[in-house]
Amino acid sequence: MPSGPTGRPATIYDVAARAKLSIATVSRVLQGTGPVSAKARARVDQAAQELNYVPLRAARSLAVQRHEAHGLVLPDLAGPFYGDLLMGYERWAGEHGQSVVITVTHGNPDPRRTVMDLAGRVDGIVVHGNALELPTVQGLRKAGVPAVLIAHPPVTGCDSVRSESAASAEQLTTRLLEHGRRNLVFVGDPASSYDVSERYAGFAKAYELRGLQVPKPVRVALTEEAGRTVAEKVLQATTRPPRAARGAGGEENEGPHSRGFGVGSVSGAHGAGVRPDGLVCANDELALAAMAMFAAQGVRVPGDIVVTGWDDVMAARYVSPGLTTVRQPMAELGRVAAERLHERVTGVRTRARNDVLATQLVLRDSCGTKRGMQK
Amino acid sequence: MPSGPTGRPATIYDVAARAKLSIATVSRVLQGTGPVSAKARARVDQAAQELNYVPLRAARSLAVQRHEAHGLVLPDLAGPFYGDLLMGYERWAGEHGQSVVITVTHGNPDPRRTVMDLAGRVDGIVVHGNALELPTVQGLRKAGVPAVLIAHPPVTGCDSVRSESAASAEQLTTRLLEHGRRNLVFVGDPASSYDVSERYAGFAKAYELRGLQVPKPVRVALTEEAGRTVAEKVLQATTRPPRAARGAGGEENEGPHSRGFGVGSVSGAHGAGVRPDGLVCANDELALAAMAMFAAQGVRVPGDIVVTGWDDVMAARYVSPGLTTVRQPMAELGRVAAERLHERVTGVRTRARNDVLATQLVLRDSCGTKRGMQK
DNA sequence: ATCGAAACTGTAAGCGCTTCCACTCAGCCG
DNA sequence: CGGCTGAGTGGAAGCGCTTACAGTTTCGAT
Repeated sequence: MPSGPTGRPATIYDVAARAKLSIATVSRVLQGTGPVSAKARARVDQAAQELNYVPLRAARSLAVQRHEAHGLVLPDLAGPFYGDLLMGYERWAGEHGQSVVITVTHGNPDPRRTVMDLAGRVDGIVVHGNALELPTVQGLRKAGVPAVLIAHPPVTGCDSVRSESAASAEQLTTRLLEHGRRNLVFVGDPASSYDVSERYAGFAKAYELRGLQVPKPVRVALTEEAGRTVAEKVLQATTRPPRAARGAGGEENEGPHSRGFGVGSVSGAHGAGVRPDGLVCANDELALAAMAMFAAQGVRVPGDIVVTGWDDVMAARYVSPGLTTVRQPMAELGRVAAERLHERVTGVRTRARNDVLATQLVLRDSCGTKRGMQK
Repeated sequence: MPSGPTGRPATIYDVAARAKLSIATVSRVLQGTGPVSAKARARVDQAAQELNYVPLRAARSLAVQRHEAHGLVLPDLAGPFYGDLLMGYERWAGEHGQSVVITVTHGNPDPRRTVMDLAGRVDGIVVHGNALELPTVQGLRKAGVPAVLIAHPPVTGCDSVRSESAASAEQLTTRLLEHGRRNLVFVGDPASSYDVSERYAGFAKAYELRGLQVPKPVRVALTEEAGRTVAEKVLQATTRPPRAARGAGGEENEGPHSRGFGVGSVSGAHGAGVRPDGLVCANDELALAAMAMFAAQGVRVPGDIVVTGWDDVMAARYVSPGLTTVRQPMAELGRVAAERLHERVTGVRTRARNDVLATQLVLRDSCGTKRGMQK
């Protein structure tokens, strides 16, 4: 049930006619630009009201040569992180009069096309590192579209925002090593994202600094399924469980998993047969799934093996033992990205900028070092 | 580093000039409309490529009188639900060439303004029931903007999509009653959203059908904090804990909570002093927080008290005991909403439609009825 | 009373794209 | 071989808005 006199949505002409003024004045009233008499203002407001007038943004965009909108390209929306990121982004954008158009690439058959299309309707684009291939990002730049990257190594001409990973991972790993753990295993494929590679780098550095041989990472996807698989392999990596009876919970059929992640050996740096005494997981899903498997098999955490995650999802504080993890400032990441992009769009800054936001180590019981000496 | 010859982004004129063709032909090639010779096609493609041409959507929208975009208005993005919903939505939209512009109302000082602005840049809007006041939604309709509602009672002229709540809640409650629980408490304010009111309605119906007096709901927000507060009140509602020592875990200071949710009595339908033997929580946050509090105080779940939630968040399957809950098809909700809106926008359907999607009861240990007879 | 400035308002030219319509040619039938 | 297709192309008119510029008032000051 549209409004205008013709049955179609009202335009600025309809409003002008009804207010007996020119469209220029109507525009001035509605945008608050230029001088207008109180009387004109009142007439326009009333006419607009009566006609349920909603300005067509496309026409304005065309005229002012700006969309007043940001594009946001994410790989996915599962899990709480992206939600929080989007939340932080949207909030900043809303406060600054920018709309946000979102696109998810996971499962998209032709992300490049989608993103280029997106580029035609926004003033700039924020891309999460896991969402797009580098060439596509460069394509954006060539098309003159400002771009900022989240969780991606700096690219010339683009700003970037990420959260600190390496130092936190090193700190966490060092802590475990100093509490006597020696056969730690890093779970998660460093090649899966920049963040994960940084986490592994920090993990490795902790080993190197103490003159220990750096264990190879267990290259699996960052999923619960992989977490279970890895936990199973860990259980098999040793002659027998240390205490609780293995068969207690039944064989716990593998089901459709175990498609082989190329996990091979998960026995740390010391060869097969030595059971890992800690899992440094690349995210909480892996860690939680592994812990659940351990619990089902009677392996105690942190007694027999310690486990850490990354992200601090809600479940991390409700499981028992609580999961030690690292919290990223996701909302802040979104906020900063929005701000950087806007700076680029408005041109108040032209030099590239690469922000690194601090993360926070969240100690809970799963790492076995919560209490006691810290170093 | 924009492209066009002038330093500004290339336009269709630049492409036409370079291809030595008219803009009409360029448009036909790029949109795949109308007859074009292979030669022309090739020339245009190459010119566009060389110029990094990205069509300006605003101009197209203005010309074709359509945005090819949907607006999505959500109250929030915290928690996994909205992420899944958005995911399902975006996916459908992407597959059908629609962009999605998202807006979050929580914390927005003037949602009405924001939404009307949004209305100017999309073909239709999907609104989550908790996100907007009814008058605002009706304002959309008056402005001629197709609208579909999620988790909201039907409004004339709008489509709606929601997930079934009452029957599941009744089924769940009946189950608890048939396993001998009598002092169940519904936790969560039915006034906070349509969904919650439906859940309480189902809860009440289960009582009514058995001729029992229906307990009043405990009207609290659907937050972890409220869950803790309610659990504390429950613990105080009886003379002493049934088994485990009450003081074992210390008094567990109330901290900054307990601002008084108007909780009053939480002792079920049977007056003060009778300890509730079950908490039917309106969402998982409440349930998880309550369970954590119970665990800290040595009250056993499900032995001393059963607890159920709603939503099946990830934590629900990792806590111990597992949380019995109800799963909503969030992604499907998003998908269906997108489809309904599109039908409205394209006009293939004009009759209002109200979809109700099935939910799924997820039985875990927290309700104490997982095994054993079902009826 | 007269003039100039200030305050307001209207006219009209775009913004970049789609699409109707008219036009030009080949090809081909009669 | 004239005329009739119809494929291919170009010209030009918008789509609804903003905004430079010009025009019209309205005043206060002279």
